Amino acid sequence: MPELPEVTTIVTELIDAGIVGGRITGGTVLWKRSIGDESERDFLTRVTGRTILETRRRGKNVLIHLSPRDSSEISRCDGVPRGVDDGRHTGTDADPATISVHPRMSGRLYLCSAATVRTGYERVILTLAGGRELRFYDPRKFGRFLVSIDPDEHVRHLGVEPLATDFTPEVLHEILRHRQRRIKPLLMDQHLIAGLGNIYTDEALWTARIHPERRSTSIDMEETVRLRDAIVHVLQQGIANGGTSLGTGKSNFLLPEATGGIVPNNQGCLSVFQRTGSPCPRCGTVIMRIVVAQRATHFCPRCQVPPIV
DNA sequence: CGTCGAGCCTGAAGGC
DNA sequence: TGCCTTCAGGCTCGAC
Repeated sequence: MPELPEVTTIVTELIDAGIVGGRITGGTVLWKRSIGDESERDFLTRVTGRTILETRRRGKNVLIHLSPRDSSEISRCDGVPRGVDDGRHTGTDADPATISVHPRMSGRLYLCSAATVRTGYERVILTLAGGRELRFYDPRKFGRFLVSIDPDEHVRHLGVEPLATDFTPEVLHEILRHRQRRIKPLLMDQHLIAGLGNIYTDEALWTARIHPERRSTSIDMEETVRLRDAIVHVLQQGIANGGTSLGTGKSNFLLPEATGGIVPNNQGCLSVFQRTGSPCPRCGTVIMRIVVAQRATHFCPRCQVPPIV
């Protein structure tokens, strides 16, 4: 399931495949819910005729920044506002636009020739000039492929970027000391820290030797430093390995072979996640699985001492 | 404020 | 072998 390292992998693939500079000439929406509340017609109108300027990651989102509409198209439409859609300003042809893609459980993006055979799991396809297509592949249909005029509209609520230089122990300490929550759901709260999901949260807590049910206020400065370092370490390792792929199915962050791309290889580096019953790599104690905030949670009962309730 | 449960989906895994 | 049930998982919303 895509978390920060997997989304970084998606962005790297798109850039390597030459997405920047691509001009969108049209598209197809194969699963309506993937584009949210917007109609297919409005959605395609808003992206067509624009050029991809930049692709980057923010939290677990892929952001694709688009140019204003081509000058030839602007002269045709005269830069007139397209009006207000359900009370929302939809922008003009002269405005830039941004596509934000949230992969949720199983979403991925890939760039390919229009001739590449489809898998049946594509939900949105944008056609690019020169016979290429940008495809949103999402077997579980949970992901979202949204367009907005405001480049921050879909990422404004996100908290600190854990790999940015401003994610210091002091910043993490401030996040922890002001709430009375269990540490695991707090770390996964995208409003506070952007990009951690179930896998990397379990791995970071194990690395820092902190039990997932500890109250955030009980974590002292020494542990906070360990936790910050652990978060950065597991994310960087995940990125270096091209992300994590689990299982053999359609939701394992693997693309069909024909699409090429980076093969994720971080699964061999996991210490506790989905290793219930296996020995802890540090002390040999059997890894346990519990449910915390409705999430499967894996930890070492010896390295990660439970809180005294 | 924090927690919990439902809903969105479908492939995989387990039961029989 | 094959049918049927259950489960996982990010995020949002509503209830308490």
